Amino acid sequence: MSMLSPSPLDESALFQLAKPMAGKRIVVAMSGGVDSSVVAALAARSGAEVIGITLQLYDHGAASGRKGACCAGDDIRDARAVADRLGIAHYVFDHANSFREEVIERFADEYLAGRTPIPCIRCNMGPKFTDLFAMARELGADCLATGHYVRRETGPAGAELHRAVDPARDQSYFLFATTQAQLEYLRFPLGGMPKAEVRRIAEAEGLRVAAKPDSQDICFVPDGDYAQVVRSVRPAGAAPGEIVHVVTGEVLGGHQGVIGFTVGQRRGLEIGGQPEPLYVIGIDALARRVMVGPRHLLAVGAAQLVETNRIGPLPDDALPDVPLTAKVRSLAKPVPVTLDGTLGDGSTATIRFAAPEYGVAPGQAAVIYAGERIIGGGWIETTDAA
RNA sequence: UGGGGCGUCGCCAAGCGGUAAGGCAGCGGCUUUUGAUGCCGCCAUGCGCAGGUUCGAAUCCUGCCGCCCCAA
Repeated sequence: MSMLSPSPLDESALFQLAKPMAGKRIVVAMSGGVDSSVVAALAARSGAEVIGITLQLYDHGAASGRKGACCAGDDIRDARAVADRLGIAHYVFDHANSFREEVIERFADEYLAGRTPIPCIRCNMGPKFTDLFAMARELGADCLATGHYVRRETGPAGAELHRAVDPARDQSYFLFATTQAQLEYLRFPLGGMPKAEVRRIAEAEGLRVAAKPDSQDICFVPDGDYAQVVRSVRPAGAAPGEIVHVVTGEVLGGHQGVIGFTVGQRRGLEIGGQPEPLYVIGIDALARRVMVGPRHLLAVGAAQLVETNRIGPLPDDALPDVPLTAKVRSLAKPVPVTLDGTLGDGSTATIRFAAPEYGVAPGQAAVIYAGERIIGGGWIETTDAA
């Protein structure tokens, strides 16, 4: 503990806990990366009792050599070292089995069904929040803190979720399924600071992970070859099929498994001799057929969402000055939409795009914002051509 | 063994005597807690093969090879 280091940060406010912090107990989800390590450091500095928890989510062997991944091998050691450095308790729980079932196998099954899954959100929904949440509760913690770049604000109707201050770091897309109850208990101390600041704190605290590369890609995919992972879990994914022009019906080529494609994809089709680029327009998993066509056929006017979740109240219809926007892909820009149906409680809903949206893939999440606030979202089930 | 046409980068395709467009595909990079999109860059010392004409040919001539079409 560095009692001399002057702190410009108010940890009480950072963790949104009433003073004094001395009697509080904070559980920090520690992945072994810089971000959650800094959260642990900030928590420790606050004077509260801090317990770090790391979930082992998959086998070491399967991910050996993987840098910047989450919660395997080196990452667990890093988390432990940080906890030791900070003088906080640290527990590691083996959740490889549930992770394999809830995240990895589900990931593979979605691909086999011709969809494009987002394992990170399923992981957040399951192991990360549900499991950790329960553990933190059992430990009598006042809150569960994570290193996500997203802001939790307290609104008139309870906790709200807002985009991170640093738009380049914003991770709200991956948290759309957070339930209201979870959000009340969660804390995201990093949502208000830029990454550089986080690294600076890590350095100041002497954390070994200060210069650790940012994680990226899917944590359980060793070398970026996600298709290999799918095949190893579900060999049927390697069933070959045809690539067909969606308009002419002409067979333009073949493929080695429907799992290698996502709607909107352009590269990797290996179809030459065309006057213009071809994109994946749709995937017929049963027929193992990949339908391709020119870009304009990708235009989508509406998308049907399932398993929707709502966080906080819907914006007041009487105040249309806060138009709804939706992100249909983690790297996509939020675009104006209107919402039909009920958002939340797992119901279905439809979003209509003000302008045609491209590359809307079933299986991806549609996350809905009212300005900076994320009001929820759902999983894209089907789409309507624009 | 008649007549006609064609052979230029993996695919499509310009060029028609002056020293190889472009598109598609592919590769590399940027961006990024889902391999989408997008953007940037690279990608034929050689034009079926062999000769010849010419200062100079993918472009003209000759022969050969290979395709395609027409033909009772």
